[in-house]
Amino acid sequence: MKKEIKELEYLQNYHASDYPQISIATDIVCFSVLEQKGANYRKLSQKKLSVLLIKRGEHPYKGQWALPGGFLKIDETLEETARRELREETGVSEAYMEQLYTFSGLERDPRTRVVSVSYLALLNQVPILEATTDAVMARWFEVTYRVLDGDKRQLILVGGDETIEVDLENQKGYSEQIAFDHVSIIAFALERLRGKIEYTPIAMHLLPERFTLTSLQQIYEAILDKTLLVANFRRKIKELVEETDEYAENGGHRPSKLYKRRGNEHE
Amino acid sequence: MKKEIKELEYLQNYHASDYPQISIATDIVCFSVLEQKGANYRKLSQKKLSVLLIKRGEHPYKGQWALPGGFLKIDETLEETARRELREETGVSEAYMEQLYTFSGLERDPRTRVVSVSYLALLNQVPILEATTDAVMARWFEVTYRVLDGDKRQLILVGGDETIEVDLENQKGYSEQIAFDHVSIIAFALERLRGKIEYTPIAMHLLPERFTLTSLQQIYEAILDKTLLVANFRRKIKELVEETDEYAENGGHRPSKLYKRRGNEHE
DNA sequence: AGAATAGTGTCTCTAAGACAGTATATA
DNA sequence: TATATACTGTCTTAGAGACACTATTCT
Repeated sequence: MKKEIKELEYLQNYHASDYPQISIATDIVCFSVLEQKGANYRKLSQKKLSVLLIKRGEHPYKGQWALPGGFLKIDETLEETARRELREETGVSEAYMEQLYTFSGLERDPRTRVVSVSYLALLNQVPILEATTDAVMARWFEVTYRVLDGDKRQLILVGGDETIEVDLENQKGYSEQIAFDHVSIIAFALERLRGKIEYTPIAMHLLPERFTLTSLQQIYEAILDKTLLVANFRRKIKELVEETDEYAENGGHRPSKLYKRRGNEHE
Repeated sequence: MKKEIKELEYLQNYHASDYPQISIATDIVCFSVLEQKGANYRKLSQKKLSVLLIKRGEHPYKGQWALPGGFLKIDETLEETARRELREETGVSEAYMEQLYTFSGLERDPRTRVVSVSYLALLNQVPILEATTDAVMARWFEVTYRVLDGDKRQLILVGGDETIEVDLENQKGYSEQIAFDHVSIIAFALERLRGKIEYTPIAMHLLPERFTLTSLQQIYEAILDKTLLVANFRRKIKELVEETDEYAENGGHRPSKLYKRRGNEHE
C-alpha cells in the first residue's frame, strides 16, 4: 500500500537549496526626454530621447557604463526590485514601468549564472542626478537607434563628452564601453517603445500631466526618428487626449492649448 | 593609497550563495489544433485550439492540472529548459517557441520563492500522448477564451470528460482544478497569440509545411473565436504564403491548392 | 509687417469589411 | 443534377499620407 504524503508534510521536507544556485537580477532601461534649447528664445526647444546609464564602480566591467539594476530580494516582486534599484541608484522614485524580456544566456555575467529580467521605465520629467544614495555616477545619454537596410541596426549614445556607437549584428551587440549585454537590452527596449507608440498612449508617460500637442509630437518624432505631418499626427492621437481650457505661455508666438491624457481621471 | 582589486581576484572572491535562494522555473503554454471530424466524410473537419496540461502527481497542487514546466538548470538557457521539460513531460521535441512573460508574485508557489518564465509553444501536428518518460498524465484541452463586455474574461477548457470554466477578474484567475497561477498564464498566452496573428505569420507554426488556405483560415478563426470572410482573409494573408503546384486530395468536392509559408527556404 | 508657432480642411491612396458571384470536384 | 468546398471581383468604408491653407501671438 502506497503511503500518501500530505501537502504540509511535503512542504516541510522541501528545501530550495537542493537546487543549484542561479541569481535573478533586473535591468532597467529608463528613458526620458532631454530638451535642447532653440537658437533664440522665440524658437522652440528640440527634444531628444535619452537613456539613463550608470558608471560601474565595481567589477565586473568596472568603469564601463551599464543599465541601473540589481538582484531580486526574497520578499520583492521583480517590479519592486526594479523600482527600488532605480530609486537607490538614481533617486528616481516615480516612473511608468513595464516588463520587457528575460535574458538567460550562460555567459551574461562572469561572476555566476545570472538571469536578468529587463524593465522599461519612462519618466515624465528629467530628474537631477546629483545626490544619489550610493554615490554612483549616473548620466543621461541621448539615444539614436537606426535600422539600416538589411537588418543592420545601429545604436548611438551621446552623453557629456562621450559618444558611444555600436553596431548590432545578429541579435548581439558588443561594445567596450557598455557592460554586459546591455546594448542588446537597450535596443530591445527601443523596439518595444517604437512598436507600442503606434497603438497605445505609452508616449504620454514621457510628458507632464498637461502638455501641448506639439510637444507630444516631438516625443513621437524623437522615438520614431522621423518627422511627422502635423495634421495627420493630430488626427491620429485625437482619441487619446482631452482638451483643457489652459494654455501654455510660450514666448514670441501664438500660445498653444494644453491637453491631458484621456480617461485617466481615476488614476 | 587605495588598493585596486583586479577583476580576476574579485571573481574568485565572489560567492553566489551570499544571496538568498530564489528558484527559477519555466512554464510552457503549448498549443496545437485538434480536428473534429465532420458529420459525414464529405464535410470538412472543424479545428479547435487546444492547450496541453499535465496532471500533477506530486505536491503541491497534487491531482490538479498544470502547465508543463520545471526548474532552470545551471547549464541551460531558459528556452532550453522549456524545450527539455516539454520533451520530458510530453514527448514533444519540435516546436516553435517564444518567451511570454516572467511572473514573480510572492505567493506563486507554496514550496519556496519561485519566479516563473512562461513560454508559448506551437506545434504543427498533434503528438500522441502515450509513452512519456515520466509516466505523467498529459491531456489536450480545447480552449475557449472570451473577452466579455467590460473587461471580464472567461476561460473554458474542455478535455476528455472534464470541463473547467474560470472567470478572470482583475488580472487574477483562480480555479480549484488548475494549479498555481496557470490560468492567468494561459490567458496571457492567448492574448499574445491573438495579437501576433494579426501582423505576423505566427499561426503557420500550427500547420504542417504544406497546407490549404481554408485550414489556415480555420486556425485564425479558432484563435480569434470568430468567423472571417473568405475573400478578405485571402487578401490579407496573400503576402505571407506562396502557392505550390500540389493539391490536397479532399473528398467529395473540389480539391484545394496547397500553399507554403513564404520565404522559409533557408530554414 | 515679419517671425514664429498653432491649428484646420480636403484630396488621394490603401487596406479592410461586406457580399455577390463563379469554378470544380464527387456522389 | 445536387452537394460541398474552392476561389474571385468589386462596391463601400475607414484610416493614413500629402499638402495647402488659415489663425494668433509677440517683436
